[in-house]
Amino acid sequence: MGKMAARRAIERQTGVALWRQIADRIRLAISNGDYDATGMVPPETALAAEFGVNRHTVRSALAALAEEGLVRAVQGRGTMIERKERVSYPISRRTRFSQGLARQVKEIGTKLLGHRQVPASGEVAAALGLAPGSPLVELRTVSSGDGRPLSASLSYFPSERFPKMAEHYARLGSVTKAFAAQGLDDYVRAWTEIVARHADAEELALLKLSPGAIVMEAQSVNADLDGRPVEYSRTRFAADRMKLRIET
Amino acid sequence: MGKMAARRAIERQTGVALWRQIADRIRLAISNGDYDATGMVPPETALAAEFGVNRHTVRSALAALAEEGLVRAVQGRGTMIERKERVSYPISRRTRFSQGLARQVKEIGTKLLGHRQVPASGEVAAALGLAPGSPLVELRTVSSGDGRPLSASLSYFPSERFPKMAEHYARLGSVTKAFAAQGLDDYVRAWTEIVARHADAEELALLKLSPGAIVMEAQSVNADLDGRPVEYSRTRFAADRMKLRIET
DNA sequence: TCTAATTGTCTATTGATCTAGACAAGCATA
DNA sequence: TATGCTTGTCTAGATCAATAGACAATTAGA
Repeated sequence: MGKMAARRAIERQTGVALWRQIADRIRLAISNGDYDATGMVPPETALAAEFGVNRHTVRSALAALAEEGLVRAVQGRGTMIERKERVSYPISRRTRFSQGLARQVKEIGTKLLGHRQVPASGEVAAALGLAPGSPLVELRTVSSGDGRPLSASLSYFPSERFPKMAEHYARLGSVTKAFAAQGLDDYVRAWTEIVARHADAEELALLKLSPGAIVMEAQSVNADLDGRPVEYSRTRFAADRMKLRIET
Repeated sequence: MGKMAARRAIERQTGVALWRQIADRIRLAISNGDYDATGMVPPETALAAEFGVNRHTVRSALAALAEEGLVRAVQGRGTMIERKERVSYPISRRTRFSQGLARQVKEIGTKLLGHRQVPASGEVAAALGLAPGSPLVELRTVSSGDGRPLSASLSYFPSERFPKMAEHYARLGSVTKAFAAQGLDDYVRAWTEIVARHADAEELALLKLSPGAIVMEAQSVNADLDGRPVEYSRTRFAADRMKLRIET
C-alpha cells in the first residue's frame, strides 16, 4: 500500500474553478516530490477519482500545467514531469542576490527594465531615513534562473550618495558591484518584511505567471556598516518557483 | 486630484471568478490604507466602473468580504471598513511567538488541538539531526489575536529529551515556558524556510479563511545554545492577516 | 420635507465551467 | 500482432458566473 489514500476534497462554489484548484494541488505535489518514483503524474482517470471530479476537469488542470511548461502529456504513455524543484532564496545579514542562487541554477539572468529619478514618498523616505521628497534613483529589474523568471524588483537608492547607480547597474548587472564601483565595499541587510498575495496583472506579465498565481513580496532595507540605509527595495517572488530561507 | 486613476484591469477566463479577484483587490486596498480617509469602501457603482464590471459582480465581492467580517454594508450609507491592519510577526535569532505579537494585539490565544507520539519521518529527522524513526512528540496548535485565528502549527520535539512536552504545553500555553519547565532555559532560531500557496481545506477550517485564501508556510528549526536542534515546526500563517518581519 | 446617493432585491439572458458518455489514436508489452 | 492502458476529441446537458435593467428601501443633507 502506497501513501495514496484519498486527498482532501476540493471546494466547490468558492469563486475558484475546480480545474484551477486541482492544477494548484498537482503543482504542489510535484514540487513536494510526491511523484518522484515514476517521474510522471498519475493517469487522468486516477486523478479524477482522487479529486472526485470528471476526467475532463482534470484535463483542464493538466492543460494549464502543460501551458506553464511544468508537465508534458504524451498520448498512450502518460503525463511526464518536466520540472519540479523550487529555488531556495537565502535571506541573511549578508544577502546577495546572485550568490545564493548560483548553486541551484546554471544561468542567472538579470534584466534592467528601466530607471528614473523620483522624489521619496513617505514610506520609502521613512525606510531610508531621509526627508520625504529627497531625490532617489529607482531601478526596475527582473531576474530569472535558467530562463524562468523568478523575481521582479523595484529598488531605490539615495541619489546624492549614489548618483550613477543606474549606469553602473546597467553595465555590471549587479547591485553589489554597482555599490563597489561607487565606493561602498560592504553592506548588510537591516530588515525584511514578507507578505503573500495574488499577483496583479503587471506581475503576471513580468514573471510569466498564469492568472491566479501567488507572489511573495519582500520589502527590505540594506545599510552600510555604519547603519546608514543605502537601498530600499520591493521584490516580488513567483511563489510556486521559490522558497525563502532565513538563516539567523 | 486624488490617487484614484484606473486600477489595473482584472483578468477574465482564468479559472478565478471576477468577484473573487475583486474581493482580493479590495482586501489588499483596505490593508494598504487606501480608504483610510473615509473609513469606507467606495460605492458599488464606483467600484464597478473602476474594475470594468457589472455592479452585481462587485456586490458578490463585497458580500464575501462582509462574510469575512472585514466590511459591513448599511443600506443608504455605504460599506464601512471594520478591520484593516495586518499583524507583523517578527522572525529573528530569538523568535518567541507571544513576545512579538503582544504589542499589536490585545489578547493572544493559543489552543492545543492535539498531541501524540510519532516516529520521525525522513524530512523531520534530517531537520532535527536524528535517526529516522526516532520518537517525537507532535503538538498541533492554533493561535489567534483578538479572536481572529492567525496561525496553525505542527511542532515536533525529541521525546527522549522532552518527554513531557505536551503536558507542560497544555498547562503553560507556551513552548518557551514548556522548555523552561524541562530544564532548557534558552534556545535560538537556526533557520526558517518560507513558502506561499493556497490554503487547503483543513487550513481553511482551522484559520477560518474563505476558500481560495493564501497561507504562508514557515518551516523552522530551533536549537539550544550548543546548536542541538530542539524543535522542528511547520507554521501556517493566514496571509491576509499577517506579515513576517525578518530582523537580521 | 424633498432630493440625491447608496445599498437591497428581483427577473432575464448570455457565456464559462463541470459532468457524462462514447470512441479514436498512440504507446508498451506479452 | 494482439491487448490493455493512456491521452485526444467530440457531443450534449446541467450548473455557476457575469451582464443588463428596473425598482424598492434606507440614509444624509439641503
